[in-house]
Amino acid sequence: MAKAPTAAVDKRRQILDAAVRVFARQGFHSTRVSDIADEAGVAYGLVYHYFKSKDEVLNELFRERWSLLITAIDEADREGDSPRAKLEASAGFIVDSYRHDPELMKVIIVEVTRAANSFGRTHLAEIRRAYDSIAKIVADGQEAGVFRRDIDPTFASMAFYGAVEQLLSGWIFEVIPAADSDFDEAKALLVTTICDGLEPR
Amino acid sequence: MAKAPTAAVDKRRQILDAAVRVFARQGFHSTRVSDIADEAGVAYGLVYHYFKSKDEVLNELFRERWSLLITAIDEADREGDSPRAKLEASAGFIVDSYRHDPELMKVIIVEVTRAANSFGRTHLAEIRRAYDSIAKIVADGQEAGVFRRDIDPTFASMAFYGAVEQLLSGWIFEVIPAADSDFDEAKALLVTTICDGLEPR
DNA sequence: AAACCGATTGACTGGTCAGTCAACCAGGGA
DNA sequence: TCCCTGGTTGACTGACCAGTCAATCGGTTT
Repeated sequence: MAKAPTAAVDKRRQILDAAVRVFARQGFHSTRVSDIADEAGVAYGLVYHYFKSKDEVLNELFRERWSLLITAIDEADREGDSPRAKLEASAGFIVDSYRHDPELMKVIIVEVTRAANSFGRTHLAEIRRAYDSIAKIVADGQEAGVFRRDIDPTFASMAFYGAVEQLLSGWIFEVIPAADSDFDEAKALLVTTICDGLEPR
Repeated sequence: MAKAPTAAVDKRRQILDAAVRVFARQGFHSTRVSDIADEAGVAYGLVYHYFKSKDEVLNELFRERWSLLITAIDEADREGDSPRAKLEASAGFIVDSYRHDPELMKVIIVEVTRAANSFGRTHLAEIRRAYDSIAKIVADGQEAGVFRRDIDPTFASMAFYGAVEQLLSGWIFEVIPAADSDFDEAKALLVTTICDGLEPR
């Protein structure tokens, strides 16, 4: 009784971690459940002991990570000094998530966030939560007179989030370099671009 | 001989147009080749008379549209007055493409541009062409002293394109309103945001 | 009218997998 | 010692579907 639950949790985790690797490598659609089991070093059937279906494995991965993201943005909102700092903290969290675990972020973005026909629709409400939190930061900034008022906050949040995600996509696709310095630079440039704009002041 | 080729072309077109509708409705992965044939009102086998595979149907749709996009951006670059106007024309073309044929743009974005594990990889080179053209507009703007020089053009182009695509995604997902006025507003706000920034001048 | 040929049809096949299930194993309690 | 329970195994099945192909159709040429 003292070790059984631990072992169970370990196997479940083992399966989730293996799934990240395989999904990242082959994509969700072309990974077989047997690929996950093999990668995790467990029997095929065990995947179904812990998860209702192959979909449910991805759902779980998404939920785990996305809830952290939502929390981080809300925290940035609560604790940031300026709207600009709040945006920087939010973008920073996402960039750092990628830096820390690129495979997981790749899976989440490619298979969920950007998959409008499948998992994207399933998790639409949770994804919107993130947009909404960013929109709130912008709206508060406008109220405080720090941001111009002629740009709709929802629109601004989409543009900002879109820019962030496109950067990650660039790293994922390997069309832009992804060294440590690039990540730090990206965080700064993202906020500079959105807050200050391309034209000189 | 006078009508046969025309009829052939018509059937081919009929199949492509039907595919757009079905892909947009159900997504590429959950549409059966028989769905396309049914929607087009032709026999199953005829799809394979005109296309090597189901993939090839989507490839063709993408190529047709994306080449127009590349052309439009390059033309905007050649004929635009200011870098800002060039960016506005580029974003405008994409937004108008969506306004004119939302189903086709949905398919292209969801199934190709954002599908890093499947068609996105296949068409990576063509997709990059678009990024590169935008990056060139930014770089020229910097050279002319109209854009600040401390933001990497490649980075700026990713942010800009990401913002555009995220907007389209918002319309596709129906998380933001998509009336005619919204499209026009979006074009203007996109450029304002990227060029002027969120902070007041 | 007969041969020809490309367009068109749709039944069929081969291969692929997600999910099921009956059996097995380990270790804790009676 | 012998159940009992819950984790663990992997062979198996039923459904699904992309792509094939032999047959048919309709118009053109000789």
